[in-house]
This record gives sequence, C-alpha cells and structure tokens, in this order.
Amino acid sequence: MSTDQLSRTFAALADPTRRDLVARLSLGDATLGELAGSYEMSLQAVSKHLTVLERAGLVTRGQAGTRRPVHLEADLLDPLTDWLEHYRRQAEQRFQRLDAVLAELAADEAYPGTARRNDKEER
Amino acid sequence: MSTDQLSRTFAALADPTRRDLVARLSLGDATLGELAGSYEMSLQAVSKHLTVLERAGLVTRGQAGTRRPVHLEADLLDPLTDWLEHYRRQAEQRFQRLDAVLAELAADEAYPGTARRNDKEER
DNA sequence: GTCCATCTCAACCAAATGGTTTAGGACGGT
DNA sequence: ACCGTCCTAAACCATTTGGTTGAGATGGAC
Repeated sequence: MSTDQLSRTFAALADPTRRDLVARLSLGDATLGELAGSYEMSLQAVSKHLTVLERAGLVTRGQAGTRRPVHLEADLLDPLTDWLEHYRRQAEQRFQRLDAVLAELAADEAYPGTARRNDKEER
Repeated sequence: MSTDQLSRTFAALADPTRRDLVARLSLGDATLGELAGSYEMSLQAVSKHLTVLERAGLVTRGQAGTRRPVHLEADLLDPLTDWLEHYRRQAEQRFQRLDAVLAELAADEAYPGTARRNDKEER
C-alpha cells in the first residue's frame, strides 16, 4: 500500500465492498450495524473495511452514545480525479501532437521511399 | 483484487511505482529497459508492475524485434473518473439538500431552545 | 555461426490483505 | 443493577503482493 496518501486512497477503492460502502454513504451517514446487514461477511469484516476507508481519509466515524455514525468525506475523492484527469489529458495532447505530425508527413508526399521506422520518442 | 475490472484498475494505480510508470508513458511509449533504468528495483520487478497495469488494461505491449514498446491506453482511466465523479456529486447533492433543510430550520426560529448539537460540517 | 541485448519465466521469500472466531468494553433502557 | 445492543480488539489463517535471484528464449549485429 506504500503509505502515501494517493496510494492509500486508490487502494481503498480497489475493493467492491469498499466501493459499495462509499456508494451507500454518498446517500447519507449510516451506522456500522446498518451497513453490515447488506453483506455476506461478518460485521467485524465490514468494520475492517471501514477502517481502511478511514485511514485513507475517505470516511470519519462519529460518536453518538454507543452508535458510531459513519460519514463520507467526499472531497477526498478530488485528488484522485485530478490525478486521473492530468494523465489522461497528457496522453490525449501527446496523441494530438502525434496526429499533427502524421498529418504533416502525409502532406510531404513528395519523397516516397524514406524508411521511417520507429520514431517512438518525442517527449 | 477481486477480479472485476474497476477493482483491477484502482488496484493498479494504488502503487507509486505504477503511477510513475503511467506518468512516464503518458509522455510517449517506452521499452522496458528504458523504463526500468529509473527505478531502484530490478528490471524484472518493473516488468511485473507493467504486467499489473496490463491486466488492468491500462497498458499494452507491442512487438518490435526483441524490443517490447509499452503503450498507455489512457482511455481506460475514464471509468475511474466517472465512478469518482458520480459519488462525489451524489454526496454533494445530498449535502445541498441537507443545507436546504438546515436553512429551513433556521428560518423557523419560532421556538428557540432546540438543541442543535453537532452541525460539524459546513464546507 | 557466435555474441550481446532485451525481455520472460519460475522459484522463492517477507509482508500485507481480507476474511474468520472469540472475547470484551461501553451505553441505553427497563 | 442488570441485560441487550453496538461496536472494538486480538489472535489466527489463507491468499495476494511486491520484491529478489537465476535461468532461459528470442532476435539483431557482426
């Protein structure tokens, strides 16, 4: 899991049960008991999953008597979205540049037989 | 890792080395040897990381003689973004509804002594 | 052909993950 | 004061993960 925040958050969402918990909590806070009812596994297992989400900062647990309402901190999803968008964009732009290069090559149909092989890098 | 696509993809990004590989590949294709130079770990370890990215569909390996250029399939990041955005939005909307309710309560200042307890959230 | 570079495969290992069971602590209601 | 509910803690287990090393394949260059 590698201890850094982004890794913890991605790892937290790399499990269907945990994603389902996030989905449920996006509709409103809930207690462990309420949540655990929906899954096959033991209540303790669900609690462990919540702990994982908590360590990623995605979730906080309140205190109301013996109940512990669980609350989703949805803002914490933003860094992930940002990361994903950044590199998707980067690849997209690079692709468009490559596209432009190819278009230019097509335009230079003047000299045909030039072995163009692997122009892999342009960075 | 749980075998489903979304889990595999989230899990693939839950590692700083793998995220770095994606970052590098977003700038252009590269071979295993080129990539592996940048990391402390063995070339085989980097290859394993690439395999993880490959099984998540984020990366494909070509074939050019004995070289295997690695290519980022940046589109595969979209489902993650979609998932994240969906639940962030959901929570956001719910929060706004709650906000409206609270505003309405505040408007009903008729009876003053109502214990308001912990309205910890305000963003 | 021989040699070198690039990459894959397999065995092995320590540590983390995802679950279980059992036990116990803290509150609220009666 | 007692009981039941809600939750946490801890020990244990199987499997996965992230790394290592060593030993081939495979293909290009000479």
